[in-house]
Amino acid sequence: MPTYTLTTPLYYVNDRAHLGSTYTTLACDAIARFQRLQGQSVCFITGCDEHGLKIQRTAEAAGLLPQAHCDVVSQGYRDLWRRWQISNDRFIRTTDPRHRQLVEAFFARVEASGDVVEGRQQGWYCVACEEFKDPTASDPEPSCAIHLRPLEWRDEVNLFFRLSRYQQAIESLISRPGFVAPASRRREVENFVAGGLKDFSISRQNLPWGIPVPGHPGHTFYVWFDALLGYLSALLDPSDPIDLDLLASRGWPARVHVIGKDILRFHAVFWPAMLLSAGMEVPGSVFGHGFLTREGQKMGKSLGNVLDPEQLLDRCGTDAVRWYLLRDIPFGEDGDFQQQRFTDLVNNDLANTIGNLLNRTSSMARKWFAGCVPPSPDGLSMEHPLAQAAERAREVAIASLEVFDFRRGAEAILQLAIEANGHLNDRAPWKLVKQEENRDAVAADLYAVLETCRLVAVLLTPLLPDLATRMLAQLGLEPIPCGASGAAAVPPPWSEPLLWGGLQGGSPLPEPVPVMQKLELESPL
RNA sequence: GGCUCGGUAGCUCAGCUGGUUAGAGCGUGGGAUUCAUAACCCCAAGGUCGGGAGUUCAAGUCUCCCCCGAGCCA
Repeated sequence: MPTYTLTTPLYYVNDRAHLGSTYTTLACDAIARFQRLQGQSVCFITGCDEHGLKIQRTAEAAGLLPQAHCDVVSQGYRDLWRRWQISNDRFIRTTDPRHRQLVEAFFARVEASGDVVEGRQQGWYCVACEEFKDPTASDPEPSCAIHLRPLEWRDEVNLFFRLSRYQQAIESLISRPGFVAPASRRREVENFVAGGLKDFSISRQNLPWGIPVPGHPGHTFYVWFDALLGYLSALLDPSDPIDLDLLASRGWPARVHVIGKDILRFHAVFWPAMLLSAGMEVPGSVFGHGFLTREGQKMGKSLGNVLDPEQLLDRCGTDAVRWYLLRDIPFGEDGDFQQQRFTDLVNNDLANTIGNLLNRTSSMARKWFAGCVPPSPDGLSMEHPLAQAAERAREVAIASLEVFDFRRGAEAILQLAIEANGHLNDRAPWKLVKQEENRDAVAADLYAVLETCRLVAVLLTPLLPDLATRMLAQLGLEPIPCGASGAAAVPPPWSEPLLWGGLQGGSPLPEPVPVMQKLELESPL
């Protein structure tokens, strides 16, 4: 069975993680967990991109050696992802010595294909972008439009990758349905490619903090060339030799690179061409998601309105943020983080609709059935309206998660909980229970709702692993494993736990404790 | 300045190839209920679809121009 490989971008260690990288990573985590539950062997890759002049200068400014700086920042990412319960299987750093060997091997192939040529490049250079710019000639002091910083004049001979040779190949690649996703992003790439692909430089001179280009003294690899290759380095087992041919059996090609829409071009155009040049397979698709604003405004240091993921986690917890981002923002579109809406949705959906459903049902069952799950009715019926509702929710949730439509998936699961609440109100077991002859009916009702709660928890597992675990514990059940699988073990698929009737009648129910606290944010985030 | 994408109820969004009184959730107001985390359930009020012009028997849904937001490029 082919491995389902997916990646986040390798985050640049110039700064700490921000909400955007957290968003990407959370989404990937949901995909990875979902695919594991579907029985796939998954390799979920994230990591850090650590080379380049900008890093070197940032480190110098902090009085650190570049490597020391990278160690600190990349460890910060690792720690943060662990706290967010990110289930990445690999964490690659581009300063890993093995990565350097892989870059060398890859470059050798590209060079052997005749795709590396020398070219002179002179012009104004933005260190922050690590790119040559084309400022208006009249400007006496050219500056970068993005970073608003002065440009530096460079005149150097660099190595170029002959991207122009891949015009045809890239055109046919991006015309492949689904390669650029969502579809609304495709035209942008098409136009860029249609404009004619130009060779791009893959090396810099006088850049100590980078990987030296073999056979070309004085040259180091351009950060993007080196960073993209991290996706390959990450796939090799630590005990593997550095052998590009091995990658096909280690999970290459990736099924999807999940990225922010700003770096679509690198992933959908440059990267596939590099791979083709090296005689390797191209990724299955490149998904460019949208950007987050905050209360309608762009987040940025200048506005002082950045949301720090660390703080968000401390104050609100992983479930709340995961739910809000995945449930409310259509993945692929831009989204706006609004505190009021965030708390409204979390409190309503998670605490009131889902949490309270479990709480009220468990408490009735315990009260009237000796602290246990009521006996399941004899002919455990798939005709039961909640069994049917669960079936629908399962189908929609799975179909949605398969195509990264977290929003639709989350809504389907929520809908199931709403139907269970409605069922309780219709049946009113608290009235029925007053007549002894209704005992079986009450048992059947409560069993069905508890079973629905179980299924809500199971379906929630890829999105909110933590809440799902607490819910299952409340039902006296073990969590459904879907974390990083390590070397070999693929967890059992969730098809079994998703069957109606999994809850054992007569099994003890722990004392109910609210599984989801309401958010009560005194002050703005 | 060029290229993409978006601008639908207070808020987040659905509205396929143009066709009955434009939908959902949240928020708001009212009702019902007591098993439960003042929770759950039911009902209601709210939009003429960014602005303008046009095509059409008919436009939120097509064309053009303008305005606003996000990203890329310059």
